[in-house]
Amino acid sequence: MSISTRFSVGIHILSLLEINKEGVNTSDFIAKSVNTNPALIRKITGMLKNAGLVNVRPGIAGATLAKELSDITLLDVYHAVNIVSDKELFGIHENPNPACTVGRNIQDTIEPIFSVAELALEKALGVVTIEDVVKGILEKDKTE
Amino acid sequence: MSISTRFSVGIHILSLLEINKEGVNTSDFIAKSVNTNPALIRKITGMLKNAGLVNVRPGIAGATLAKELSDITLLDVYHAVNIVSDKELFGIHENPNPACTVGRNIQDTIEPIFSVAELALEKALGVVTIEDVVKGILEKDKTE
DNA sequence: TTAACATGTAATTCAAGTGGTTACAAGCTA
DNA sequence: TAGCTTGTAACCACTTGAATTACATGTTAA
Repeated sequence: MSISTRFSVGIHILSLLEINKEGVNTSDFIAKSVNTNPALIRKITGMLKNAGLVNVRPGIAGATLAKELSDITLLDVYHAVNIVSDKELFGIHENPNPACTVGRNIQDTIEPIFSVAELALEKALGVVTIEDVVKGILEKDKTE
Repeated sequence: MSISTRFSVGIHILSLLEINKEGVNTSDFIAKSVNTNPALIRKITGMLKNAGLVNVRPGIAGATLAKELSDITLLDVYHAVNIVSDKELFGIHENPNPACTVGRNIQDTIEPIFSVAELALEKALGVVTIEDVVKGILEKDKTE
């Protein structure tokens, strides 16, 4: 299966907070832009808050960015909204047969390989910031 | 969620075919090493067959490698057992609001970014072969 | 020509994750 | 206090994964 759309929605939210920073970004307003419902937005916004990426408080309308645009990488967002912890991108079959040479050593052999691949993915996400995304959005909007 | 364990099981199967190449690798035998059931092994073996990685025929006991060990990369296995096609590692939220600057451009903006990340992952898998894995398994087995 | 065994595959079950939705408690402000 | 907000919990429908069962099909050897 794919990586949850929470990731792309999280990026959407952060970009919107910047582009609409003059306005009040309630969960209802954000939900209309994303085209989903406010409860889901509040859930994801809560995750972004836990990661220190946004400011949002009960009763007070609107979320705001908690860090500089250029200080938020997609990797930050990825970690913020991904419930699964690190080193779990690849599912490894459990309990192979220890009586078999392959079964006995397969896990220890492929885990570091999977780690390298996962780190390559994360590195690629780590070099892109929300600022880059916002620039991309504004750039595309101009040329259309 | 994670990438299916079919991937690690596929690697397991191919490694076993090499290490036990003197024996007859029936789905039942392989299932015992992986610690699952023969039907699942046959399903995955079928995928590996469709990708041209193994030889296996109805009625004839045992699967064999269809290519040189060093000619099979983990990326080949990844593609063989992954039902989802390329460019689908990251789920992108559908139908954002076209009346919003962000909604109108977010998809086109992040898709190429996701592609770069996905390609980084695939590149990391592409440089490791089953031969490397087999060597790793035998190496680890020696030192324990 | 069967009997025994292998693969191929469909169908079923169970569990887990995802996203959508409703509902409501708790907090804030005019 | 009224009316808004956020924070959550509780469902639901849907999809996928993996395990399992069952059986049709193919092969081989007695």
